[in-house]
Parts: sequence; structure tokens; C-alpha cells
Amino acid sequence: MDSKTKARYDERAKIVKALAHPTRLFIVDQLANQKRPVKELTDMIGVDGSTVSKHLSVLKNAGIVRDEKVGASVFYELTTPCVLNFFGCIEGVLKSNAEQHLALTELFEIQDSK
Amino acid sequence: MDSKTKARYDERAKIVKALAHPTRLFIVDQLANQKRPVKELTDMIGVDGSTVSKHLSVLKNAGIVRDEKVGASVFYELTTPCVLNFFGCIEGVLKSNAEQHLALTELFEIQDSK
DNA sequence: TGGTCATTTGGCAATATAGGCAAATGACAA
DNA sequence: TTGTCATTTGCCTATATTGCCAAATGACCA
Repeated sequence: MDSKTKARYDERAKIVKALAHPTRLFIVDQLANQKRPVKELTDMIGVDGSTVSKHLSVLKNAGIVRDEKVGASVFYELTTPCVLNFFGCIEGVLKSNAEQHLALTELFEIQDSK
Repeated sequence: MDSKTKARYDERAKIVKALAHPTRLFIVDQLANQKRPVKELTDMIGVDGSTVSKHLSVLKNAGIVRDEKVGASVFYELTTPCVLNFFGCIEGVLKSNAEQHLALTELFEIQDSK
């Protein structure tokens, strides 16, 4: 793999890595239709505020969210709503996995019943 | 966040994490239109075969690829082609980042020229 | 100015991930 | 059977990530 190709995949991986955490996926979901302050997200998630702040900075660093200061609060919003497409795609994989698992389960049941 | 919601995001994150590596994104891309043996992927990527094997097992474990033994080789293929939608989405974020960066650059140039 | 709230940053310990090498496994041809 | 090739697994070290606490910063009100 030449260095140019490598660089392209490194960039892409940076975006995906930023989304690769349950809390961050939750945050993205909560920002789907509205901007929200850190406090509100923190209350919803139920972990230390500094932890949420760090997750938000990971998302911001990847260009997935943007922040806006309003008084003492900082509101975050999605920069590119397209990120939400991820969920449909992920659910597709999960559904496929579930079907696969079901098929295997049935297979074993048939074998067991022999 | 209640435990059921937590579990849902944990599952989703598992899928995204499996994709969150440049080599694995490359592999998914190479499997887009055809199944390929490990050896072929290893040659394309240029790292140790055991490393590629491990990346493939991460993808397999997440249900993103499926393997099929043919003689001494093992062919891998995508289970759900929908995963490819990720790329369009990621490129969207990268494009948005690039535009943002360009806008900032221009802003500073204007300020510098004062 | 002093106090409070929201957010971020620094430090730290626990845990997870990556990738190389060596060795084990399995298929197949000589 | 023996040798070779493809793949996987075990082991190990280096590096990255996570999340908490405490402290710093900034906004705003009394």
C-alpha cells in the first residue's frame, strides 16, 4: 500500500475512531435534531462532566461536531447530519448478525433433536 | 442512561470499533466487489500475515465479514455490503473539515493582510 | 469583590489495542 | 512421509484510550 493510499485510510480511520465509543454514539444521536449544552448531555449520560467534555472534544477534533458558547454554557451540534446514516448501517450489521445467530441456533436444535 | 439503552449503544460501538482502523477500512474496501484470500490482502497491505489475520478476525467477530475455506486458503467476503455506505459518509465529514479549514485559512489571510 | 455554576485541563491508574516474531495447524504435492 | 505454503495462535512490548478526581478558567449574579 503506497503512502498516499495509507494517508487516505488514516484520515478515514480517524473519523471512524472518533465515533467508536458507546457514549460518543449516544451523544451523536442526541444531537441529531438539536444542539445541546454539555450539562444536558452529562445529565442524560450519567458520568462525570469532565468525561463528557473529553468525549465531545474527541468528536470536535474529528470535525463531527461544532461548539458554540452561550453564556456560561457550551452548546454542541452536528456539523454533518450525514453521520446519522451510520446508525442505519450499523443496525443492518446487527440485524444480519442476529439472523446469523438465529440460523445457527436452529441448526443446532435440529442436530440435537436427532 | 438506563441499562437497556447502554446495551444498545455498546453493541453499536462494537461494530464501529471493528471498523476503526486504517487497515481494516482498507480491507473492507478491497472486499467491496469480490471475496479475497488472506494472502492477497496481505500482499496488498504489506504487513505481517499474522497481523492481517488478526484484523480479519476482528472484522469477523463483529459480523462484518464471513470466511470460507478453499483448499489451503481462506477467502473473506463482506456479510453486509451496506458497510460500504460508511465511506460516503466519512468522505462527507472529511470534505466538510477541508472546507472548514479552507475558510479559516482565508480568514487568517485576510487578517494578516491588514 | 466573592460565590456559584458550567466547562475544560492535567494527572493518574486500569485496561485495551497493535504488530512483530515464533510456533502450531492444515492442505497439498513430490 | 516430508517439505512447502497459507493461516492462525501465543507471547510480548509499545502505545493509546478511558474515566475519575482535583484544579484552573470563565460567566454571571448578589
